[in-house]
Amino acid sequence: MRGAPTILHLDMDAFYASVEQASKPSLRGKPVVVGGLGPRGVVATASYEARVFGVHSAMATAQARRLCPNAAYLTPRFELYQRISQVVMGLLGELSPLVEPLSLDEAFVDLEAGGVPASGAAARAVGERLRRDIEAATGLTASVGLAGSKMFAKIASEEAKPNGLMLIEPGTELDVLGPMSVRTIPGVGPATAETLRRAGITTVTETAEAGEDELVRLLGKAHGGGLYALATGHDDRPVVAERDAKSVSVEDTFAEDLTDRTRVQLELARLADRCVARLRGAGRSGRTVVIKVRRYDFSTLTRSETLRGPTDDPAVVREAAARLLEHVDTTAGVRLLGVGVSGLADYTQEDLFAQAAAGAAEAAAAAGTATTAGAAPHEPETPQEPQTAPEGPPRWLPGLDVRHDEHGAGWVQGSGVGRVTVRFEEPWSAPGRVRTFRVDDPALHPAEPLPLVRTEGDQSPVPAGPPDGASPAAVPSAAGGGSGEGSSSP
DNA sequence: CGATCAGGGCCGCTGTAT
DNA sequence: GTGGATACAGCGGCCCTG
Repeated sequence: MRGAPTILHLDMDAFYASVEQASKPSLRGKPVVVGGLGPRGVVATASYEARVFGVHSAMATAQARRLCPNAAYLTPRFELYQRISQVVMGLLGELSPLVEPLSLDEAFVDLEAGGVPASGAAARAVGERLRRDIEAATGLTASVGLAGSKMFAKIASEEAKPNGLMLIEPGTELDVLGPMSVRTIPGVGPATAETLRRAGITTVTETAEAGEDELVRLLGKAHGGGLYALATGHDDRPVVAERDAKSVSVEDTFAEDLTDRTRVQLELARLADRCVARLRGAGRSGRTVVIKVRRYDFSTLTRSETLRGPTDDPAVVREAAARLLEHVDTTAGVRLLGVGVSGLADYTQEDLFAQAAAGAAEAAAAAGTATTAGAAPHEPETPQEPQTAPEGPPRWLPGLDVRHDEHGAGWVQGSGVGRVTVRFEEPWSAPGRVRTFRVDDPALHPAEPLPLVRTEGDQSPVPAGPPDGASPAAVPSAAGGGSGEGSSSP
């Protein structure tokens, strides 16, 4: 706990939904829901206009549609969010070398390490300037919390939302926190809150009054002890930059449960390949292979196997995954499969362990115990990218960017029965017009997202297209359409 | 000297959280 | 009508070692 509020927590407001509204002028001021659109999708982010209807993240998209049928439902454009996140994180990096990203839209910054004077006034000035800089660079609003510890900085940004800044002066923390729900404390989720509630504890003050021994008894040593420290305002966790990943995993929920065992095996192998591709992309290798199976009734299990040494060989991971699956009953249907690798080594030490494995295989051949790494020598260096996305016809998912040879840049508003509806507008244009095409219209192409903020002489990198002169509203000034309100509903 | 036992470390798995 | 990715604590089991 510091004597000055020099820990900053940044949180972008309704990040994905705000990006979509910034990209799509016709959606500004309207309810927007970003998330999985399939029958089993969940909401990633709802705009504030949608939250009024009770829509919130982690809710099933189907339920959101019932609560708010008039919202725009959009598939996430992660690459764009990532790009914008990099810009924001870059601005944070100018404040201090100590930046700890928590997700694409959230981070801690240690201002003390950045040489900001240890005063509330200085910290507040930095926070306000940061918010202005972020808005200038991305067109998006963010909220900032400032305090003498991580927990209070995070609570402050939460309270400041949306588009605000809150500073908690050291010494006054418990005045703010005491009456609040124990759920306010980061790390206290539904399960912990329920345990505490059964013991008659609901507020932070009650948590502190319960005492450390009681909390440890209820929640276990680490969790109970940690919670007691936080509830009494003690938090000395440092801001830590750049933590190395300790595992890599991929998983897929299927639109319909898989029942065919062969299909389950095939999907598992695909996931293994995708997982290894990412592992290799990061220049890492790992020792423990994990599979995850969620069955029709949502019961979930994981099975893992630790190899004798790290691997990044797709064949090895595939085979380990297949072996693990053998012990799992899938006859009643599988809704999700996942493959992960943990126990990561810093570097790919394939050669070292290929040797070890070869030696072991030799020994095992005699003993007949064909274990794990014995599989390695089978496939000498698989050619990478066995089957990436089998290039089919473009999928016109709502929210995705398109270009039309004649009408220019736009985005998919919806599709069905052989038609796709496109709204032609750009981040800096007025709300645009809607047109409908056949899904196989040769003039219609998938496109890259446009940047939200137009920089000087920016010919945004449109992938394969000639610079199109037909862009309807090439307004040179950034002027966000102030009069673009009453765009007609779909 | 062999049997036994405690403790440490690794492994496998689940639950919780963000 | 419950996504995807990751981290971590806790616990039980197993095996080695002293």
